[in-house]
Amino acid sequence: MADADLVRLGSLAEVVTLKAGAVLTREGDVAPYVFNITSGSLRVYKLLPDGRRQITGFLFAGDFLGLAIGEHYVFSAEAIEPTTVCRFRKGPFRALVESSSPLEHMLLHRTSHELAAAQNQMLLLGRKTAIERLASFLLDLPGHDPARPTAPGHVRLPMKRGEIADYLGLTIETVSRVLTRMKAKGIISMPSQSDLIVERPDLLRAHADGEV
Amino acid sequence: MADADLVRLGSLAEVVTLKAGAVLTREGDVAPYVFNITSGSLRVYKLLPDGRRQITGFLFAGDFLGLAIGEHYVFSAEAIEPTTVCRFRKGPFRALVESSSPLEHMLLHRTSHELAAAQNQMLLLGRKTAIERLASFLLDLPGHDPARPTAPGHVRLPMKRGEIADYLGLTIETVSRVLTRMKAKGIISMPSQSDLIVERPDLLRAHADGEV
DNA sequence: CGTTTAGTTGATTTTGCTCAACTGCCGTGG
DNA sequence: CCACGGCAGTTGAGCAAAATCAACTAAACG
Repeated sequence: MADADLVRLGSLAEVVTLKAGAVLTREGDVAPYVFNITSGSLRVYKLLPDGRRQITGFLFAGDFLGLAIGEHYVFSAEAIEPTTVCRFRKGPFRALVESSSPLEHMLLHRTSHELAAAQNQMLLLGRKTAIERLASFLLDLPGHDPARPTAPGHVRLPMKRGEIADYLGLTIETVSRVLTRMKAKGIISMPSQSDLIVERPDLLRAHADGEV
Repeated sequence: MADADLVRLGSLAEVVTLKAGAVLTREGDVAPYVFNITSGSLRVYKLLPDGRRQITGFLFAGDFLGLAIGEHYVFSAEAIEPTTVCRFRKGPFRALVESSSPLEHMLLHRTSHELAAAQNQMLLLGRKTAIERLASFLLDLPGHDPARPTAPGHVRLPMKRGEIADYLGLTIETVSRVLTRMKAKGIISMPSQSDLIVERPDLLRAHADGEV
């Protein structure tokens, strides 16, 4: 992306600061903004009327949100931890994108990647068992989290069990039981409830890939 | 998209004809081509080593395939019925896209839509019951199929039960049982195994939205 | 027609869910 | 400093939805 584009993007931006748990967008609301995350992390999810929740993704610094065309947001988004985002009015943002090929190119590139990730998640949700889902999750997580710890094999779990469950299409109890089973098998260890060490990456990988 | 772009696109294209069941791409193969479907329909899917299959989408005339960046295909694709596609070498195609803002804009627009659809499918796979999945499927299908019948309430099922099952994260037997249950409730009727009439769109919609 | 393949139906099993109790971890305040 | 309360997480028992296994029936096709 050219520097001139960044400057023009910057002139459109407003910075928004979010406390942990703050709601950024609600599914069905009119959608005047596009967001870019500056720091922290968000959960993006959809709800059914009875409260069942599917988290479609976790977003971290650098990620965009709300690019999809349409008058209304088709998802809700909340801050997981204290988070800052840049907010752009949709009209001027879109005008800028159309006038800037490199910017549009970057968005296409990112959106394609997100789509590929979404297809992996469909395989996970549609066809993998509980342990396979957890294994896939634990392997993918560090790759997305820019605040990942440096120690190899160390995975930070910034989200609660309920969020992991709603991301993987499971219940809290199943997530807990599967983690316990993985500990018993020596695949992982957990120094604390939000810090996890992969002891046997080979076994974790085998589970994630559904190898029997 | 400007006419000049279409002409330049056309000069890059090779037409490929596929018999029903023919394989267009195989997950993991090197990916030299981007495709655009001219007629017919494709199933796009991912496999686990033991044969479990998740169909991530059905594609129809006009749809693009293989846009995702990367050396290798990350999905397999097969023709459901006799199908023709336009094939573009990736290098020249990408060069053209970068030089044509309207073309890139269209691709971003389409990819964003596909991503939104993928997120709906995650909600379906992660949180909906079997009958809710079928209801959602029956409501969405006509919107995607350009060869849809004109009669309102009439849904063409060009794919087999096994494909519906692998798209919805269910088994063939469950799909069959749920359709039977829907018939018993008077929500649908089926003049033939591949033609379905929605008798109670209201009830179907209520089920699809997970209303209790 | 007879054969093959797709689809349906039934009996049984399994995986993960539900409901419920219990444990550990903090934070607050007496 | 410890007692209490609240929340997150774990564990257990029983249950239910969908999977599996197994006939059986209906279309499709030569």
